[in-house]
Amino acid sequence: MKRKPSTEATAAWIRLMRVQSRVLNAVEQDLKKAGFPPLAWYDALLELSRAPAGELRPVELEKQMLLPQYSTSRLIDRLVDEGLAVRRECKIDKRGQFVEITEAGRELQRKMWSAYSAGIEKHVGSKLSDADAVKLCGLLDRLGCSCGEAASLAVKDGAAVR
Amino acid sequence: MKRKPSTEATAAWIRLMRVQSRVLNAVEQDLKKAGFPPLAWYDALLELSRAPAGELRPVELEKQMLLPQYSTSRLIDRLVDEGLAVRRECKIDKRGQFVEITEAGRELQRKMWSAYSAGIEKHVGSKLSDADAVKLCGLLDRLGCSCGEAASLAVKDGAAVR
DNA sequence: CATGGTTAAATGCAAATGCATGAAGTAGTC
DNA sequence: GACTACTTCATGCATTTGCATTTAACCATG
Repeated sequence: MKRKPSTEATAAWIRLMRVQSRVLNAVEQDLKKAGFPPLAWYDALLELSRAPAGELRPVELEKQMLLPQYSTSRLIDRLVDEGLAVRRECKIDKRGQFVEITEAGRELQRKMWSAYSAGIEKHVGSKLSDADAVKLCGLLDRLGCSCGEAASLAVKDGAAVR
Repeated sequence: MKRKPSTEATAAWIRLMRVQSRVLNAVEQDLKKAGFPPLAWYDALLELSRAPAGELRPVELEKQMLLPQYSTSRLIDRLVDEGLAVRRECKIDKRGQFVEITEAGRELQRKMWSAYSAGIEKHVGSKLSDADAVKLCGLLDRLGCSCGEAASLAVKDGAAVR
């Protein structure tokens, strides 16, 4: 129950950590240099914009984004502060609320996507053939822990990430 | 120069971000539950323990670990506070210093490795054949940005990560 | 050996994170 | 309906990060 990992597995782990960190950094830096907010904002805006009425319960957002609860709560604060989303009362469950994306939010999401997608292309797309990208996905998916929903993320016109 | 990424590339990016985050979290949690400090400490201790006389210049550590300068500086503070390393004067360059691992540091590194390796096995090794791990490495290495030194990380008896 | 440019490392301050807890509501059970 | 257990969300507080700046030392050049 406590066997050691093979050196191959260890090497894969190392690569996974280092490469992700590097690529993420690169993309985030590009985005920041272009004057945009952090990626997490984009992810949240995308999730909201995709949701049925442009609104979601914080709990749902939290699950989609794999963020801790308090983190989601504060992210929403910031979006609201910037006028990118609004909090709405939730009639059916008075504990809760809905977070609805605003027009400004949708616009920022679109603008960010053009910078973001350029980053993905630059730091991922251009280094991998489509076939290899597919292989990479396949291998990574096998590491997807107990979390059936990961594969459900259709890539429509943007990534939902982190 | 600003072409859009293929959906394959985008999907790979998403997987890379999500899977890494999940796996890292899982391993870090296991480690924390076992009462150990964060992974970054392990990485630093490992680098130090491998270095010629068990000592490195902060700059070098910084490069190995892909951390910002101030972050390394503070990490060293913490290691020193806990008696896991000591700062030594650097005769040849009075600006600088050496950081030397202590016996306590080496011991912690070894102890952490047994928990850490169990985590790698549990969250990576057990989900991938050795052959697939090798394939994964190969694909990830192609994303390794302008940074020739990444591949130089021999996997001796532990991962150096992040 | 003065002097302007560069590198090593630390640090003050603001913002972000993690953790634990609290307040308010829902839901099942008796 | 009263009680207990659980869910949703916010928040105070300590720690950690990120950023910009500072201090000190090196180094090349004239």
